[in-house]
Amino acid sequence: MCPYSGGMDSPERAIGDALGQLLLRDTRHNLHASLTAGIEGLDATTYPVLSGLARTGEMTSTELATQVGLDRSVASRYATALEHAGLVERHAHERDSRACMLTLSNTGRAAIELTRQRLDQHLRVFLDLHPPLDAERLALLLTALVEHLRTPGSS
Amino acid sequence: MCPYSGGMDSPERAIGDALGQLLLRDTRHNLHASLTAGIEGLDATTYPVLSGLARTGEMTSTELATQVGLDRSVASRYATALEHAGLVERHAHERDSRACMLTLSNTGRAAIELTRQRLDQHLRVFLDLHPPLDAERLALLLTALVEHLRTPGSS
DNA sequence: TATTGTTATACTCTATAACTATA
DNA sequence: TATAGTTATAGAGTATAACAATA
Repeated sequence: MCPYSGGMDSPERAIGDALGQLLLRDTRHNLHASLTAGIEGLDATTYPVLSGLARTGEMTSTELATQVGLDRSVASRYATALEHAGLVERHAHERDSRACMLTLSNTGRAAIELTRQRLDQHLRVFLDLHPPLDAERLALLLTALVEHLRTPGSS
Repeated sequence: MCPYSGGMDSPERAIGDALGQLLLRDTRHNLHASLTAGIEGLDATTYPVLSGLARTGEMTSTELATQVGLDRSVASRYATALEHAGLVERHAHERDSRACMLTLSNTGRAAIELTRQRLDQHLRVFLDLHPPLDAERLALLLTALVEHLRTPGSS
């Protein structure tokens, strides 16, 4: 309960407080840094870009920029860095010669798989403390919450 | 299901993907900007600081820095900005004349109360789509998850 | 005329280093 | 000698603007 709330927290108040701490820059950076530790060419900054590409599949840099919430100039520069690191490949676009398709290289897929295993392991330690039903509920609710929060004008 | 996962997502994989999107800088910035819109002297950058002070109660700037995951020089500068905006007050520390206690002013409390009502409203729209039991479960699990993620060496 | 990708540039946010004053 | 707070400076991360090439 918060010092200034003056009463029992409602579920949404408790969720809001938890979200507030979860969204701290520090929380995100530390988590991403630990997930990418020791992976050549990947760090807390470029991780969301590679992860976004892995999540959605092959796409142009402009599409990727939208996916990860960055300007296309930034997505382009990070894609170049990831390409130079051998984690991403550029291919000719089928129908638009201005654009190029971005895909994960085999190395990139291995890198993402490692970050996922690390995150899975991290979350499993947490989930082991809770009944299986709660884990599935949390997954469903958190996924829906993200969808809700990232949809403009959802409240 | 992710393009490269090759099978049904496990709960931890689904949670990890949701977390990835939730932690995007863009998600955080847009949410904080919408919560602080129109509030004099508060924006997406200073919001976590004022919110952290509200969450924990009166504290020194060094303690506040730890609370919100910033360097104490940054916390000090933001505290000064919030003080100048009339949202925060500095008081003499009881036993250490080097330090000073930070508290919310009445205006600061009103500002935080407004951001909380906005966030509550935003979350209520989401929670209305789910049974009450799920809301409480989400609150408990999300709170525990944040605790887990912010504890160094928890995996 | 609009859009893709890219580069140069500027801005925002945060950390590091150095200092003063007090413990 | 160590720590609180502050300030100056440097760095990381991102956006804006402008360009050439293609739609």
